[in-house]
Amino acid sequence: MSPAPAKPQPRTRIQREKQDVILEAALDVFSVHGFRGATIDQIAEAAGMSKPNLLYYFPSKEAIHRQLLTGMLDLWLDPLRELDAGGAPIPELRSYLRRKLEMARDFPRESRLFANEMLQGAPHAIDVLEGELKVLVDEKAAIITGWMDEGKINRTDPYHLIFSIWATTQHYADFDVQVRAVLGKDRGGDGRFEDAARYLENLFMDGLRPKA
Amino acid sequence: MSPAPAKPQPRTRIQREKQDVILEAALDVFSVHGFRGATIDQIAEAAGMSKPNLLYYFPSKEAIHRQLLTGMLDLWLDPLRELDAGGAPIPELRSYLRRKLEMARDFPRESRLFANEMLQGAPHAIDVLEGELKVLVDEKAAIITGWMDEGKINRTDPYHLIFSIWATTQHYADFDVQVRAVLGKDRGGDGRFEDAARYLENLFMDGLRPKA
DNA sequence: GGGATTTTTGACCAGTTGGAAAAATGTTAG
DNA sequence: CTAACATTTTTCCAACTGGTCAAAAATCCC
Repeated sequence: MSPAPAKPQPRTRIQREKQDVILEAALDVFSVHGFRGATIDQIAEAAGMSKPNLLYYFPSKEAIHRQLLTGMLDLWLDPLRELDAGGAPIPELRSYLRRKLEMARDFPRESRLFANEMLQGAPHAIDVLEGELKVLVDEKAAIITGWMDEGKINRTDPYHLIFSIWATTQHYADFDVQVRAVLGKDRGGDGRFEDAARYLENLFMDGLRPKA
Repeated sequence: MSPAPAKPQPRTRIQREKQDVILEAALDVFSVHGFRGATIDQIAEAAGMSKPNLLYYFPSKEAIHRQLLTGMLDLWLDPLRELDAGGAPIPELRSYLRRKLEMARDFPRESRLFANEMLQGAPHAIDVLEGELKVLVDEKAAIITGWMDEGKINRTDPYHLIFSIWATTQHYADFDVQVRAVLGKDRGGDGRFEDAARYLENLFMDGLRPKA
């Protein structure tokens, strides 16, 4: 009599595996072309299966995209969640910056998926932005403001501080082509992330103006 | 006998006008949905004309996109071109930052069009990136390095400095939804660009760490 | 092995897409 | 007015789109 749950979790091992393959392929395609620009055929081919076969595992293109987006928003906010009010301000912020840059390095497709969603006005994620995300940022901004009150870091706008950390780090994933093109063959290699880390740390710590 | 030029410039007044209307509409659509995600029908409707009528003024969807992209890359690089080796370093950089932020405020669609192109791996702009853009950045990076040699600004990586200015300013155009959502109704209004300007100036000048 | 179940395939469909052709409608100069 | 020209609309098309369905094939379980 148990009314087998509508369609929550995959039951067989093979289902879980195939769904992973599909999500992986979909991430490749969505992150480059965005939702509208991606086609099920493209995803199916990238996943090595036929379109109807893919649609056996996911009910629709939107369902794939939704799962990809929500599953990834969590991962995306982890570094910010770890920002600890109890830690020392400068090391905490330095560490946040570093972790965020590592995410751009290790999960560039996720970053681009998110960027695509933002460019389109966040039609599928606006609720999370105005809900969970805003709450989290409000909370962390308060922590940062506390640090400023204690004189541990220079007084400035904590929201825009967070924005600038997002912007500078994600830039290395979202605008990777441009970064590589400008740095050229010699400097555009794997070392660019270490250079970026060093530079960004300098910037956020001391800025450009020499101390008087 | 003059072999009327293939199809370079619009000749009649009305052609130029309609082409402008089309480009304007296309910018709306392409900047949100990217090249693949945009349709001629969408653009035609936004331009207030039928699809075949639109195709009377442009030979193809790609032609519209190409013209939009190249026409805009020029505008986009203007602020960097103005960076003057003869000026005082700190005011020059401050001014570059400000101009770049104004562009994000006044031309958000252009910024998103560019961002979309980058996310897709710059299929239509890679030549410009590796050519003109790289040359320009190399030149300006050399100027900045010179300023560092003179001790006028802190020594750091000039390329990543330019990247971080691009990233932080364009963020306010490309991720506008997110910025508004996080700032909320009260702070997400028109004032956000002035707040951003103030914050970014602080950041780039002095960073976060209090002077010893 | 054999029946039940899960997975895969091939054929198909209605709607959309980029674009072509051609006819119909202005517009304008003489 | 009218012929030349510019513009717009109507009609059409082949390819692609997201998605369905029934049948075939593979797998699983006893």
